[in-house]
Amino acid sequence: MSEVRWLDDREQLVWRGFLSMQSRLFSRLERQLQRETGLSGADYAVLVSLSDSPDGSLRPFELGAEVDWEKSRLSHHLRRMADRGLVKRHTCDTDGRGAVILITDAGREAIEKAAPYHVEEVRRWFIDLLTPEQLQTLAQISQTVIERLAAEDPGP
Amino acid sequence: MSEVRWLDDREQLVWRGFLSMQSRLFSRLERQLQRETGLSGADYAVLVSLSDSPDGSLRPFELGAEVDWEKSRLSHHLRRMADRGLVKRHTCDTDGRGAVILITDAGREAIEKAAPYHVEEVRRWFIDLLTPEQLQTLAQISQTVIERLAAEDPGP
DNA sequence: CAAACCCGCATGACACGTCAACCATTCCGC
DNA sequence: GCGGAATGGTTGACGTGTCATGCGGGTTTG
Repeated sequence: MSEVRWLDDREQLVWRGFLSMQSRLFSRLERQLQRETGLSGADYAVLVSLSDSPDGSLRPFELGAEVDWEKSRLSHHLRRMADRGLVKRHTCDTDGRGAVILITDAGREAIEKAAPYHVEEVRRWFIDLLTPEQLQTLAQISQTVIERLAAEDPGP
Repeated sequence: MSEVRWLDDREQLVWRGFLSMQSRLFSRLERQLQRETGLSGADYAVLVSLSDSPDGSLRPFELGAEVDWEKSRLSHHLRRMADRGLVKRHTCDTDGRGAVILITDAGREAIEKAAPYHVEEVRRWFIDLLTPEQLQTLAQISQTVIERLAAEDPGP
């Protein structure tokens, strides 16, 4: 076993700062979204995906691919959203195992009310604070990290 | 009410990429840390703060300031960590309301075993993938966002 | 066409985080 | 000093996320 390569001061600063920024930013956005619209970030992501779909419906595994959640998380969350009347489940005609998730009118109304508000918040606390160069760099960073994670993600 | 300033394509790309990177990265780190060391990221943060302290003990409100958690979250989490034998609670001599949290030998052992492993993972999936310029920019971004959040944080 | 395997999804148990309410102590103004 | 506010911390209820497991419908292979 080789020697541990601890983070040097500069790296620590970056990593801790990033951790702190990330946790504060998302807890802020999450809390405000919840308070003002009654939707969680998770609800929001699901409803965006569904309403982007032509007929407002998706198979759970398609939805899962878009939001990148574990299937059990998705299953639990969809049940709760169905209980709240934001989505509806149907059985799938073409696949006896599967289900189809359909956005309801209430779901559409919720996301259409929430979206403008949420975009404002994202601008206010993040996007509008950064220069085009910073945004560009952040996009590169994100892509690099995502590719690395995807590359060496052989699953369990 | 003014017109909504939706995100343009470039901004969408940045924001969605950042969201995706952030969620994938932390879920990866969290899961691996948990599997390999039995500690959650929350455990890790608490134990780092405690073991950084000269006498291995802190008041909960000091700990709360370091990890930036709500007090109820901290209270719940410290109870669970105490149940697992990672920390110990004492009553505070100098303040009848307060408590003192002390890291146990088991807690020290846990964090000392986890730290090298976790640092390797942070390097592997993040730090080592980025150029010094990218790290520099990310630090700037983090600081900008944190300052903005702190500035206009009127509390409840 | 049957056995074996895989896929899509649900479920139960449990850890976690938030909210709202609460209790006890200490601090502060008068 | 005393009444009230502020501080330090806990608790219970509830929504959420993960892990392990299960289950029935599909698909493939002999």
